[in-house]
Amino acid sequence: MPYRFTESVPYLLNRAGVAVAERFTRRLEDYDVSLPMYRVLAVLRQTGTHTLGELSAMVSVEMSTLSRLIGTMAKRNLVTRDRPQDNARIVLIDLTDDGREMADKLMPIATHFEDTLVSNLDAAQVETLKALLRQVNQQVEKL
Amino acid sequence: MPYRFTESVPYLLNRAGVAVAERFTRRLEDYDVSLPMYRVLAVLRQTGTHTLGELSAMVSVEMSTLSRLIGTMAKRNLVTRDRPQDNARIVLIDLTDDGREMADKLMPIATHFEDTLVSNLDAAQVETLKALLRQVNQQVEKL
DNA sequence: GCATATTGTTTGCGTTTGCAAATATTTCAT
DNA sequence: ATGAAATATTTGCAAACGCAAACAATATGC
Repeated sequence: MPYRFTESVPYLLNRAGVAVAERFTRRLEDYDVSLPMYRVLAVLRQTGTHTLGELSAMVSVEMSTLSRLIGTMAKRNLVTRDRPQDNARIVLIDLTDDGREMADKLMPIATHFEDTLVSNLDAAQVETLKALLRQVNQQVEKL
Repeated sequence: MPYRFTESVPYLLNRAGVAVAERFTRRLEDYDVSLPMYRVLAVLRQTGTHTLGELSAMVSVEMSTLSRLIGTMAKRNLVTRDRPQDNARIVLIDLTDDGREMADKLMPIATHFEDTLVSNLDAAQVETLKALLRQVNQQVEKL
């Protein structure tokens, strides 16, 4: 079988990713939250305090970009950045109460997206999809 | 089961997509070709002439961004833009010989990525993954 | 304990991006 | 045939981005 770009895994991933991101971004407009901001809120809500580096890896946002993003999120009182005195080179980022409130408010949108995206699949298929995506992710290391 | 952001379909899609894109971008550096440029080359190589709008939809790049990108690609003699006299509001974009040559040169990278990404899956799993990604893509309309 | 390497974050800077408005052409209704 | 609506592309502009360099703190080897 010949290689067809539009059926390649990178193409399909990008296509789906961009399409979902566009729609999600539009839905977030009412809340004055960008998609990367939402991702930060969602990760912190799920797993608590993280350093900038950890957060960067988890949300797939370049560290320099994230540094600035966290800056504006801190100004908006969505997150705090703390330099612990026992290790003053790291920055610990955490949700403020406002941040948590915002994250909670956005959850219904997220669950609606999740539900809709897989609404034509059965539970087993959904698990298969996610397992395969995780495997693709692992393979990335080998590139 | 509670909603876990880091296991959601949008998160997994984005994570995989960004990771693959980063690596691909690095691999393209030697050729002075950006990832969006590569995508344009690959689509044109696979399916021939397209209008800007069609191309925009196929490569998931915003039209205004693509307009400028095609501009620089034309300057670099990778593509041509033609306004047909029978319909002067569209722009038909096509590969030049240089563009095709470049596209051909990049194909081995693309196939290497494809092969590596799915190298731990069997043929049936690969088809399942792609079918599921296409289904997710379809569901996006319903968001 | 001191210089050096390593780790973690921020900043400078040019490029890319996306939205909205402007522009151009074609289509449609009357 | 003419004006209004629809379609297709480009441009202005401000925000976001990524790389590389700068900066800061901790860890390591001697």
